[in-house]
Amino acid sequence: MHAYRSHTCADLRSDNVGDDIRLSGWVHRVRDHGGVLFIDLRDHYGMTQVLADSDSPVFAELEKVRSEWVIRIDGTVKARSADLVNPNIPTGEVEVYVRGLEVLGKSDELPLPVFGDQDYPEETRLKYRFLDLRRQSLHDNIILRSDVVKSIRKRMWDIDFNEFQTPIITASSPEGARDFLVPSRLHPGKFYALPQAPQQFKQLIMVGGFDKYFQIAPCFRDEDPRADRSPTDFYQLDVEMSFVEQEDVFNTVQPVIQGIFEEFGGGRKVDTEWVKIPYAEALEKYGSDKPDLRNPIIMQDVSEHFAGSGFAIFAKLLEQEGTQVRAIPAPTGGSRKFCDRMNKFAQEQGLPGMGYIFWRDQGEGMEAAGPLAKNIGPERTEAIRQQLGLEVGDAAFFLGGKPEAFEGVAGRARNVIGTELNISETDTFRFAWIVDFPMYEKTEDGKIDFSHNPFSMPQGGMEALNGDPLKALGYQYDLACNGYELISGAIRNHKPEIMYKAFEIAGYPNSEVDKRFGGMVNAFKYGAPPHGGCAAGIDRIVMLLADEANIREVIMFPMNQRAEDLMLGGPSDPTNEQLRELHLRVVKED
RNA sequence: GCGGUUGUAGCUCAGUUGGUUAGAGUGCCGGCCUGUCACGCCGGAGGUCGCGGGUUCGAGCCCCGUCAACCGCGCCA
Repeated sequence: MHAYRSHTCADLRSDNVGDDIRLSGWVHRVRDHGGVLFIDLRDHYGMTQVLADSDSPVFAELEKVRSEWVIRIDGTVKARSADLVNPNIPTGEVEVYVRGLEVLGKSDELPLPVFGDQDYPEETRLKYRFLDLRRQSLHDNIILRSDVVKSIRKRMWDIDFNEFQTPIITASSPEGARDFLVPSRLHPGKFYALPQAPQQFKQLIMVGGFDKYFQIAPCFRDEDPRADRSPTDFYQLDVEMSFVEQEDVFNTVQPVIQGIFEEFGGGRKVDTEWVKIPYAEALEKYGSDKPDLRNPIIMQDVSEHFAGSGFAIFAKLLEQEGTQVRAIPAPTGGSRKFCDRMNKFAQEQGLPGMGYIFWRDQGEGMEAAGPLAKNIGPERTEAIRQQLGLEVGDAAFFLGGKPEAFEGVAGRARNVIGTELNISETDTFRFAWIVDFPMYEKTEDGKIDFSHNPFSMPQGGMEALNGDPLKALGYQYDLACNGYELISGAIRNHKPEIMYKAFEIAGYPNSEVDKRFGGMVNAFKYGAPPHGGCAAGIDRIVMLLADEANIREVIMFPMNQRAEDLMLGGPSDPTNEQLRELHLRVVKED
């Protein structure tokens, strides 16, 4: 007999009755009745009830085992009588009468019970991640992740993509997020960096003459975390293709992603028509470049109704260049209580507030209520109602100023309104390609900087860069799903002269481009194919499929909110020896 | 860096207007129990109320400061 098991804890059925078997696993739950003792024995595969009574040679020993001890038992499979079958577990028709016992691993008192599905503080869960991983929900999430990755690989291989590995220790690439630096022992004072993404490598793979590349790639960025953003590292399905246009990338990627959501979505509806929304339109209608399209609310420009109106704040505002008043319609939101709550939300988000109008009927026909309605008068109020298509019981909120100043809050307010009013779809995955991202944006100090990926090809090529750079769009796209950015990608700029020009506009002379991206730009001088691709966030995809709001629920060993590994204790102090070898000295802050 | 929420037993939580010895469930320890599957019953141990200061006759509760966790903003080519 095998040293540890003849079956797993999910194997035994009524066919096995009478068999002498061996099981190993964790003690999930003990029920001690004095004369008879039941244990639910658990392993990765499932659960089996084992029992002993005072006739068993190991009864006394078995009475001593506690939750989460690892034990091996020998015993005989017995059928349960009809009234004792447990229909909740697949092995519920049988149980194992224990004759032999070996304790393989004892457990101290648990800081985190494995049994049950109660919530526990994340600090405890992260410190004892190995216990948390034993629990059903996290265990299931991690298996889901494995299955998703397996399916992604299969789907990519099936359409003739090759999977290549790229370096993990590499050169710092100064654009973008903060790098994690790795000191070089052989080169005193110099540093490697962990790749924020295999961006330059995958482009060089195309220049290297390979045609279709993908990789499940770890990415390292030293940025502050969010609920949907893992600090330190995360994984992307990294994809790059040669001789393609934007539409080719979409047509390649959609079946893969859609297929994954259909395969693992658990019956939730999956969009098959992926709309394309220009970046500017996304911001105008949804206040976000990653709109949640399950939410039916579409914001509209209502400036004309406030220009020269009796509501002085907006009227005056609209006299300034580049300002606008935008409405967020809120169907069924027509109560003062709700409107006040949303107004408070806007204030908490740092705006002066959000004006509102709501329409009610107190027995004398439709009436517009709220401070704004009084100020602008019935005609303008009615015109707004008609433009927004609202009825009695509905409301609308208004934000004024420069769009870039209020759009963020407007987008978040749209989400909150959709959720609170329960008008957003559930059990659906809604996708949209956000296209036509601008190449550049104005920074706070008035300079022009890349608004997104500096490597994307400007629409219109060199000609576009000779005009107003702030009007130049890139072949740069994101995939938004249910309010999350799932994919980001671009058709790349493979022409050195356009590359130099693009960087020149952002204030980088040729010499600087050569210094920072010399490796890649140099490669483009030796016959670079037109190419493009994208990268999909694996963690976020699994998070959506697992219906989790927090990305740490789908990562095996995540960092906490301060990028600390509570289980193994990172980051930690280096030894003097390590520092000496690396030619480093730590400067203590006061 | 900034804002919000939270912090009471190993764990999950309650704790009223500031008032005697801070409670419950669960886990742990001991006892009883031969059909449970969230087993049941009896008993016991277990507390720096995050930390520091203040107000008060008296603080888990009020005030100030501070630390930590999470959520958000900034940040995220």
